[in-house]
Amino acid sequence: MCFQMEYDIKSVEKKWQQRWEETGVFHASNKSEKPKFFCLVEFPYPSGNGLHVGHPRSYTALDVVARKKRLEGYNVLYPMGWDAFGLPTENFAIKNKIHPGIVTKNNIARFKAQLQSLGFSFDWSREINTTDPNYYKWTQWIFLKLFENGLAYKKEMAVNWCTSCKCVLANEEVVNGLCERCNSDVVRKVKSQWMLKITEYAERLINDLDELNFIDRVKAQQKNWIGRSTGAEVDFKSTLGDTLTVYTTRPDTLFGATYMVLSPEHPAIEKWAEHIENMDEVKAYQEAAARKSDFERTEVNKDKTGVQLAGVRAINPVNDKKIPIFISDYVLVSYGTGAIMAVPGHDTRDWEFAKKFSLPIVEVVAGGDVEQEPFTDCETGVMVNSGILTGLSVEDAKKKITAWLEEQGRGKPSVQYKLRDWVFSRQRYWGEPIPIVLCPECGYVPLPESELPLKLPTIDSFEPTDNGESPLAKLTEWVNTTCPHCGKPAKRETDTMPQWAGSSWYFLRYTDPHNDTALASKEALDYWTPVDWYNGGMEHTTLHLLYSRFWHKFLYDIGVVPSKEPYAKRTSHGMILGENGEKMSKSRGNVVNPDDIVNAFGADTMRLYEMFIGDFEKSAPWNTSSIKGCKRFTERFWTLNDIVVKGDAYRENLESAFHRTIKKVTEDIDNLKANTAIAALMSLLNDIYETGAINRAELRTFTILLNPFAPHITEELWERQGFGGVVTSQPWPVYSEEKCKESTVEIVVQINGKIRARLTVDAEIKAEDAITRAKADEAIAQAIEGKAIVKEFYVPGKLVNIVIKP
RNA sequence: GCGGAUAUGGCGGAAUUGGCAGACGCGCCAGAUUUAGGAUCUGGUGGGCGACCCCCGUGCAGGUUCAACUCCUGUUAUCCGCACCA
Repeated sequence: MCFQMEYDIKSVEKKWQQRWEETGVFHASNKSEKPKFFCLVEFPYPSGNGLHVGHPRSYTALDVVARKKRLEGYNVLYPMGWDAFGLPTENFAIKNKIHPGIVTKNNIARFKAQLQSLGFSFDWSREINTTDPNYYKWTQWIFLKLFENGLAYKKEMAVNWCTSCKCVLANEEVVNGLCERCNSDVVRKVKSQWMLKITEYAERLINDLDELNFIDRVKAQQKNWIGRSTGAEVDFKSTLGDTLTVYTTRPDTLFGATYMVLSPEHPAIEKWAEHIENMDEVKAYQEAAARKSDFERTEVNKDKTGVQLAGVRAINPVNDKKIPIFISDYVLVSYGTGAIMAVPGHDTRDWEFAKKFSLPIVEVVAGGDVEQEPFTDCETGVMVNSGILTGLSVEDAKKKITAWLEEQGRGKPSVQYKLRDWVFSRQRYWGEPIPIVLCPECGYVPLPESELPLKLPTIDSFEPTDNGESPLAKLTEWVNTTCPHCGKPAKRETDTMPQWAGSSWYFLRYTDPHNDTALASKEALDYWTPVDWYNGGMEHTTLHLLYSRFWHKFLYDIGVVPSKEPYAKRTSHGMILGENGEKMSKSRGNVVNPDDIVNAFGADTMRLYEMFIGDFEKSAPWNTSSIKGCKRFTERFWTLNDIVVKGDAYRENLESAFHRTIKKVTEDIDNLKANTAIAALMSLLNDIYETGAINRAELRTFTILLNPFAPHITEELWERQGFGGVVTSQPWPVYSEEKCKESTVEIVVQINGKIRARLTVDAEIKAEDAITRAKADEAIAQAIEGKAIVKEFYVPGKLVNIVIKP
């Protein structure tokens, strides 16, 4: 009754939020007798739009976990920070002529206020910010270590160039040939770029997934992205006497190779220039291919094009046949050796190409009709027309021919990955400066560690340039420096790091955020890492999540971190969609602002609804009218104040329900099933109201169980009831398996699997007694009268099934 | 094409090992209270009938089983990731 008069949501929630901060209850200690638990959510990019209701889904879910783990006696680290370098801020700064540093500061203030209004138990004393020089000092330090270990290198290469951001993109940032961020065209541009050798870790990034508790779709997606394939490299001699190596996953089909295809960028073409009779035509094709954007190149994937290199042929090592060599853009320079042997009988692309250019198709695996369509099945086919391989299965043929090639010195087994090295330079202002100096004498020279952080200079105009240079290049004074090695005049690197740099190691900094002599102390890292539970969006699976695993493995290799992998467990939340079931976005006009929800319903209700909305891993449409259910639940909880009676043990009629609810809530939180945990609490509350009262023991338990979801109202009730202390420092309730059982249960009685009666029986009833009771039931007795009973089943506590002949 | 998922009332969603389909909530209906509206409370709510009996019902078609949302085979639709990766 009179809920509003007694419980003023705004002031109560504010009161507890302030008290938590003042008393530092959520500050984690780096030394503790308790077991540690490091609980992590992806730190946000503080955009100008503020949070929308999607952000708190992840934060609330792990806040519930963190709060429950504390009640269970763990020393919990649940930190938050800001991933603040990046383009949107820079673009906003350009447009509004405000320095990005100021924009960032304002955005962070807004985000922080929003997060605090939701009552998350973050340890704000460990707040980090990737744009803080004390932070990016260590981002730069890691880069220097990568450089020192040969994993950062500069290379002239064709890169993805976003025409609107005027900036290079990593492969991971290009979606359907368009810029992931602004959807503008991405074209190829040859530029000198800093690269990180993530490919060196490809094998370990795949293999070590096996030991991790990551949800399967994350593992699958990473494996897919790294794209390991096994096959063989085969050396073909050319008629000019040199060797061309191809990569194939089907060495078994070598006898069916009737031509060869090089990518248009293959270096052999230059080498053979004077021998190629149709060099003009070849050049024209190369130029046309180079002009195509990635998007065009994949879009036209139906129609195969190409040009034969006149005047040179390749020799098939197994049968010495001279076969034509083509160039075609269906062969990629960056995969394998940039050259393939074409087996039109058994590869779809080669078949299309052969049909178009009227090239011979030879069947070497029996099982299909290669004139009609390529036969690509590896399971059932038998080798034909294949010399020493004839009669073997595909699997055996692969082994035999690979061994033969090795013996002959004409090939070897080979493993290839789709993963490419990570393009690490960005021609923009708002990022970490790359701490490298280019000296005409000494080449690329790293800054000494003592000169870190290399601060981002203050600058008036941070607009991107059209010539592909970073805005920093205009700062002559800053650019011109001396070589740390020889002391002569030299120039600084003017590109900055990509947005993904700061987030590739941020979780480590939380363990010791104010350390100024190391990225974190060894003790802190030993104590806290790896992260016990990391939740984040699927969209980061092949970006941040992969990059940070790579950096972590590197840091492990050089002895900085104690664990091979950064995250022991990874889960992922589904998106919150707009009310219309579409993705929430400004342009669709369906964005819900959490501030409005907190204002109208309070943080506790907001949190409950975020968790109750549905299966955590699936996307779910927001529905403001459904929030009422959660609102009513908090009100009904508060109204328990009016019906409290004395009692220091669960009443008999509710004891079992309490034990079952404790079990359910405990297990569901661990399994990210907050929706059913809340449903169980609602159910128990309904049961309590049916009895017309709640005693103090019951109210204590209920309040603690609800606390992780609705921390403010539970603390307030606890205080008003004078239970002593705060809920946050209570022990989590315990249940006993024994007491979860009810003494009597309702079972159903089936005849041939159809329900015909219901009985209430003793929970411990024996099978034969249950069946006897069932048969004694009037309806059942009638149904089985005069029928032959074939079989009888009793499933304890569930049902009796009597099978009769009809 | 490859990889991953999903399909259950009007809606969001439950169903731990094959064992009562639809928990919990929204919405809706009826009643109470209220000057009215709103709010709150009580009861009802998968379909075939208003009630009984009974029948039907978890994308579709088969199968296994005493028993199938759950297992198997096939199939359709939707979503996500990758994609000329040899």
